[in-house]
Amino acid sequence: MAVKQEPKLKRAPLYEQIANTLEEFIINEGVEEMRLPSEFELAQQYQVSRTVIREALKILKERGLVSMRVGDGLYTTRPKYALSSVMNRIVRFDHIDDAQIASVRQILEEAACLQALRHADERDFDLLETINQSMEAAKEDYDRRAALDYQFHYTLAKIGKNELLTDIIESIMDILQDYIKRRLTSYPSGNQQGIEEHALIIKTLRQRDSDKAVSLIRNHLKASYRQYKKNMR
Amino acid sequence: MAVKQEPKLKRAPLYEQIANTLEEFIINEGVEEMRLPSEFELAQQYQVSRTVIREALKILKERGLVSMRVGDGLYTTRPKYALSSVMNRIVRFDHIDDAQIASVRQILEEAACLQALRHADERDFDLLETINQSMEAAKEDYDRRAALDYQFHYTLAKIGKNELLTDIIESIMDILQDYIKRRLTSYPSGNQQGIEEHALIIKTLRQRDSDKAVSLIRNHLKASYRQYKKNMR
DNA sequence: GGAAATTTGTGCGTATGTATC
DNA sequence: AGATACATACGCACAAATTTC
Repeated sequence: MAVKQEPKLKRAPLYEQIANTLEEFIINEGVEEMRLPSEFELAQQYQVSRTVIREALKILKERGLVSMRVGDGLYTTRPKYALSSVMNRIVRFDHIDDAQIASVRQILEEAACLQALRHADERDFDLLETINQSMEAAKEDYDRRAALDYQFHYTLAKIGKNELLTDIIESIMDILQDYIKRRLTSYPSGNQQGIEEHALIIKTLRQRDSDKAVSLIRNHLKASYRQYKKNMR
Repeated sequence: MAVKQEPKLKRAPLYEQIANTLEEFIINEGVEEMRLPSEFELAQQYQVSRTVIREALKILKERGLVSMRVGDGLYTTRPKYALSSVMNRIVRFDHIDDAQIASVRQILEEAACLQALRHADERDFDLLETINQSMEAAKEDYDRRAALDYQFHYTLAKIGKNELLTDIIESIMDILQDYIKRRLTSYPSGNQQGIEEHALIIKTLRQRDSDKAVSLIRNHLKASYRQYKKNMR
């Protein structure tokens, strides 16, 4: 009977097909904050119900490709920011400890330091200097100081001109910070030492002494990690 | 003029709240392939409609925490596998080229090699040897050879006992492979050289010569990357 | 500043596919 | 092997929030 014999090609659910189609479109556009058609229009366009569109959009939201605002509409976003949350989940699900995270950070930042030296000009060093001086000025404000410290390391990574490496470093800093914040019992006291280490790193970079710079980065990260470790429960 | 002044505490949509609540539950359980209550039951349990539950589940699916099978039910999964797809999206959205990916891979594998030497015993080296010999035996079968090559590098990383590092390396290998496959015009011819390089790496590891091992890894990765590069459009 | 139009959020009903007895 | 129960997939209607004129 029935030689119909469908090839048993179980097609993916509609919401997944739509999600992938929309993903292709968004990635090919490659623009963030671009307005997309409303759910209703997308439903008409792809000849499916709004429910299907909505489930597809939830997927894309989690892929870091769209965001939706009630009463406003749909906008594309850069998937870059999804990286740290994915890593965070892995760390928590598999109970990966902070020592491993710190170790990965050290590996990446040492490498970034080397690459930075291959691309840096004096203006890059000036920028690092400026950030570090702001940090000095913000000694009293813990949150601002932390943000500037983040910016220092992010900027150094960025000088290396490897965007993927920079993104990964950023996400590692994020999850390490999350990990630390979840366990911090008190804020570490004003860290003059860290600022001085930054200054020495900049000076060494200007001298183009890569071995010493890498070594300084390593020790700086180890020291600042120990500093936080002391304030954990 | 309305001193109401609501704290502007826009609560998140239900589907997001539910997604986060379920995520907490799943991560705290920390078990994969665990069966979850059906959509209907979850809807009752949290006193929301099934629509909300479904959208939350689409989010969790994309977070790599659940999978659903029609007619069967919901099961938890490990979020590990979400990493490479996120990176893939970043690479495509920001047009990050293969040279940068290969560079990150090199950084990570060199570091993993060093960490491997700190933890390895003879049985670990034997395992690498076994994999490499299988590769030798599968010279004719391109797909199998590629899979074994992947396994060689994955195993080496795993010996280092840094789970996060291993996961990142794996995801980088994945996206590099995707990138390559998308652009490969023909399969590279049987790569005897790669197998010999593996063998030499193992030998050097057994001698605990870390500097030389790292250097060999570096050259091996550079060579195999060049090999693929030749076959790209 | 307020009402209308637009957009996303939520609830419920039906269709369809899968496992199980 | 067929029937049944149960699971997810899909569609429509209404509510809530925001923008716009």
